[in-house]
Amino acid sequence: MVTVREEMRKGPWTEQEDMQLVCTVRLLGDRRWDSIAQVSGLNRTGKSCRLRWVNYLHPSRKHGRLSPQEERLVIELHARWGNSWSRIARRLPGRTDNDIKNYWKTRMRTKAQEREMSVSPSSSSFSLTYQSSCLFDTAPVDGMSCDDTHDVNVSSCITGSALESTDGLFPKDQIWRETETPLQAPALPQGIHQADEKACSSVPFCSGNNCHVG
DNA sequence: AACGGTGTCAACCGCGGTCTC
DNA sequence: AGAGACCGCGGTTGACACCGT
Repeated sequence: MVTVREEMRKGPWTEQEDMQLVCTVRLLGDRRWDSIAQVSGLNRTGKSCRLRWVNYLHPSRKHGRLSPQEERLVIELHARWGNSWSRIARRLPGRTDNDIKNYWKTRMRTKAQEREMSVSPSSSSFSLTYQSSCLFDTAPVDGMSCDDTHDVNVSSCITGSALESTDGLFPKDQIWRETETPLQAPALPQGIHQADEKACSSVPFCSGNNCHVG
């Protein structure tokens, strides 16, 4: 007798799901996503859980638009590496490849539109983005010193030598570790972590805020 | 106030690489 | 060494909010 495999849930995550996931990640760490998906009781794939965690729930995740410093860094790094979004994202603590992709897509669309309109280079936004892009094509990013950094977390404080460094020097996980606050005190949106006490009680073998592995 | 266009962000998909047994 | 499981990446899509007309 063939049992029909239950359909995995897709689409937007609910706050309850978020809390369950946060609790389970606390419990098991952010590896073995298939296990996390199973243990959490969420009817989601491990892949979906991982994506939700990385792109939204991670304590170090920065929400909101890229700062001007971050934008400049993205432009510079894209000139060097092209569409290696994750690679670029590693240089921007708290940002994900998804952020970079989204930003770049928007930027390219804007540029394309402006070009279509045959706007002269003196046009403000075109001038800003296009010129900076060209500039960074040749100029090192060293000019982005810490001096002009308002956002202390922004990677503009990364030195030119760091940028020149070999890829893999800052694996994504390391970036997270460097910037993340402890899981116990994350800065998650909508008070997810504040409420996770409740959520933990809904996760198998979690009791209140005390999660224990076997 | 209604509508259409645009921007932003979250999420999924497919694929290739890596890990584990 | 090989196979299957798992992970991570890049591309794409869709929903929603915002803004201008």
